[in-house]
Parts: sequence; structure tokens; C-alpha cells
Amino acid sequence: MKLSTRSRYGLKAVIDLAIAYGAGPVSLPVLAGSQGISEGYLEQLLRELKKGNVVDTVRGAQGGYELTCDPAELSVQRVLNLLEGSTAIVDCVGTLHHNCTSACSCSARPLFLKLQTRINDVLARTTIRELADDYVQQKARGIPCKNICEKA
Amino acid sequence: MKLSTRSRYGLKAVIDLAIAYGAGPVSLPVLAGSQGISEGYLEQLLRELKKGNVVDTVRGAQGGYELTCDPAELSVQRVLNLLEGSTAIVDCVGTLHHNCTSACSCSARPLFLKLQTRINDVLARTTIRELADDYVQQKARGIPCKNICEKA
DNA sequence: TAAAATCCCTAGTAAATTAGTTGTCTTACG
DNA sequence: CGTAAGACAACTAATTTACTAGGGATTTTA
Repeated sequence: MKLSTRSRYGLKAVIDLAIAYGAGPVSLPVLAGSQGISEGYLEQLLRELKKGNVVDTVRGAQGGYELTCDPAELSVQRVLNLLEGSTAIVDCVGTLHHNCTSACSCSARPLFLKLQTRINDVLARTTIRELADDYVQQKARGIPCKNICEKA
Repeated sequence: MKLSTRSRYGLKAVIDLAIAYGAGPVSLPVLAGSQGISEGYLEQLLRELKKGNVVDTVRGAQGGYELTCDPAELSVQRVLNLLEGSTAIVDCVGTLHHNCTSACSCSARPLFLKLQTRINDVLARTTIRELADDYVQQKARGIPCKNICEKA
């Protein structure tokens, strides 16, 4: 059930781009530096997002990445689908072809369907803009860290 | 985001045990045969469930596995937590210790928390009894397979 | 009491996935 | 032209997943 680092890194990069939306492209070194990860790895993720038409690129000096649309119009679902390949928890409830020959007689399928519906609901309703706004506001208010960062 | 086969096999085995609840233990060969998987593999999963006190065992001939409690009192969450180790989508929203040092300044954390809440909600509210009942009824009515099993 | 049916446990392994790294090429700005 | 950027492919290392193998312990039953 874990979300891959691909998804986590990629999603955060998209949020960074949302914050910079309208202010010109952001370069890979800046995006990677913001998360402290390698440029090579993040580049792969951004390329997937470009293929999916979520980001656009500007080559050459002063170039970089930028969102193709307003963050308010961009759902988390769309982003994660590109990064993760699919957001289905089991193949037999995904939108694409599946290869479970016993889906109809599967005792756990009702659960899977219910779970998937709830997950899709959150992912489809949540926009990148919301996440970016939350983040900016949180930073502005300087909310202190309470018990969250403690290691066990 | 995928659920492992551990979870799928293990969960289905628990549903099988729920259907047989009160009628004596069910042996490993029967449980494994029901899903067409190897006994050795399923045994590992059942052992985890035993450790977690979800199933009990009876050794020797006519022995097998049985649920320790009424399926109506058994949540899917408890079962999956044992099989999957944790049902957290990212470590920083799990109940156990996590090692993300920047959880407090993480731009995607609000999403993760919301998602996890919805997932936990479904998992905690859904009982094994419900799944078993659904399954038994579906079988009894002989609902035909509509478009679900077609391969793409 | 011996044989058969069960669960118990550890260790190993093969395949797949994840998480990267490296290096070369292309494009554009100044 | 030189430098700052992205584009792309290929390779690798580490981890996780999904098993398999095989012997041991316990209980029933003939």
C-alpha cells in the first residue's frame, strides 16, 4: 500500500511548480535542490509529467519546467497516475485492462471497489492549488512542529 | 499503491474461515486449494495471522485453522495490518515510528493525511463478516459475470 | 503403537520493482 | 562560441515480493 518515492518526489516538485506558477520556468537544479535529491532522478519523473502534458519545458539558459495549466485545474489524481502508472490498489479495479480471471467470484472484490472509490474521490477532488496554498500558509504562519518529527 | 498478494491471499483465506466459522477448523490444503496457491506460501501468511491472534490452530489429523473471534467483530483493518505490516501509505502518517525529518514542512503531507484517514475509515468499518456475507449471497444468486472478466 | 494428517519453523532463492547513477546529446541564450 | 539548461538511454544496486524446500513437532486414528 505504500506510495513510491517517485510519487512523493514528483508530487512535491509539482507543488513547487505550482507555487512558482506564472513566474517563469524553474530549473531542475532548483527543483531537485528543494528536496535534496539528485537531478538525474527527478528529471526522469519530470519527463513522465511532460509526456502526460502536466508540465512544459523551456530549454537553454534561464529555462526549466513550468505547469501547463493553472494549479487549480490540476488534480492530484492526474499527477499520481502519471508518476505511479496507475492509482489502482489492485489491477482488477483499475480502469485499464486487468488479468484476473476470477474477479466475478472474488470474495474481497467488494472491499477493493469500495476502497478504490474512496481513494479516487480524494485524489480527484484535491487540486495541486490546494496543497500549494496550504503549504504557503503554513510556512507564513510558522506553525511549530509538535511531536511530528520526533523519532520513536 | 498496490496491495500485495500477501494481503489478497491472506484476506481471502480469512473470508473462507469466516464462512466456515463455528464449523470446526479448516485445513491448509483446503484453504490453499480454494485459491489455487501453494500451501507453503499461504502457511506463512496464516502464521502471521496467528501471531496477531486473528486465527487459531488445531494440530494433528482433522486439525486446521479457525478464526479466534466472530467475523462480525473482525475488521479488515486488523487483518491487513498483520499481512501488510502496516496500512500506512507513507511512513510519516502511520501510527508507528517514522523517520521523515521534514514531516512538518512537507508540502504533500495534508494530502497524505486526508487520504490515510479515508482509507482507515473504510478498513476499520468493514468487517470480515460483511465480506463473507456478500460473497455467500452473490454465489447463491448466481450473479452472472458482466464484462468484468473480459480481458482487454 | 505406528502411520498419517496436520501445523511449525527456518532458510534459501528467483523475479520484479524501486531507486537511483552515468554519460552523451540537443537546444537556446548572451 | 561557450555555457546553461533540458532530452534521452542505458546501466546498476538495493530492496521487496513471491515464492520453494525441507525437516520438525504434535495429534488423531487405524
